[in-house]
Amino acid sequence: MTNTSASLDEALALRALQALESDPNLSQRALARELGVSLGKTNYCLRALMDKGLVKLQNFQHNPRKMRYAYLLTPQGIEEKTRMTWQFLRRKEAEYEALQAEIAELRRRVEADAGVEGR
Amino acid sequence: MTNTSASLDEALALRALQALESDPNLSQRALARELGVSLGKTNYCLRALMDKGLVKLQNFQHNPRKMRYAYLLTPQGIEEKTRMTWQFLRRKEAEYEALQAEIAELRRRVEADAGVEGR
DNA sequence: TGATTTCGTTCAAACTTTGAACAGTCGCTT
DNA sequence: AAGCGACTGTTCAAAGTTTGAACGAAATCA
Repeated sequence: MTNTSASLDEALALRALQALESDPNLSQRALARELGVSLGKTNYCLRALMDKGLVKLQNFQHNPRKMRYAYLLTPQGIEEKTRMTWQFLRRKEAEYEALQAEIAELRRRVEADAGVEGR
Repeated sequence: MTNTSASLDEALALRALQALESDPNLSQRALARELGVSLGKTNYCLRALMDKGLVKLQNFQHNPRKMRYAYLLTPQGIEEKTRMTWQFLRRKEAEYEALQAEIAELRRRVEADAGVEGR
């Protein structure tokens, strides 16, 4: 609801960057599981991150006993991750205040109902 | 993501009940605007509430200078609204705590990045 | 050497949401 | 009365989104 149509889900992208930074050897399936979305969506998100140059595919040709790919954050990727983290911090703080207000409002309603209905 | 497929959006339903309780004369369009969703979805939600007996259509046949319908909460509707409000209060309090943790985590990340990157 | 597992990719199908279009009704004005 | 404009609820094709089964390639196992 917050996003502009067929574009990348920013919150998802940030979580992907965080997950990949802490473990670049995650497969798309493992990443999908961690993010709680489908394989197809994860693939789409990852592709977008690579297109933007935030993640690079490391393909060590014939490295023994290693997984096929590693999804490494580029320097830009790290920078962007930081920027997004700040942005989310700001947003979350706003949500935090909104939630406080919402909780207060819910309490008010509960009490009002109790008064009217004699609970 | 939290819902079981083609069913009713509970959060939306609660907000609809709240809005209609405070003004039963809202048209579906006005309600849609207030809820921030499309007319079609509002119609669907409203129909579900009526099917469940939480909202009743008051159709005063030829009442002069009045809008065609009023969407009145039934006693069950009011009861259900209270139940849902409690439920949401509980959920929101949990979210509140989760947000606190998330904000702390974001702060931690920001500081960690600053340390690594010399910001 | 198969057989098995895991990989990324694809894309038809399912699901969700939208809002233009339609038919009906009311209050006006002509 | 008849026409008009503004409003009503309903419908549903189209657009948007998400899913995960299916596929071929590659690594690993037996």
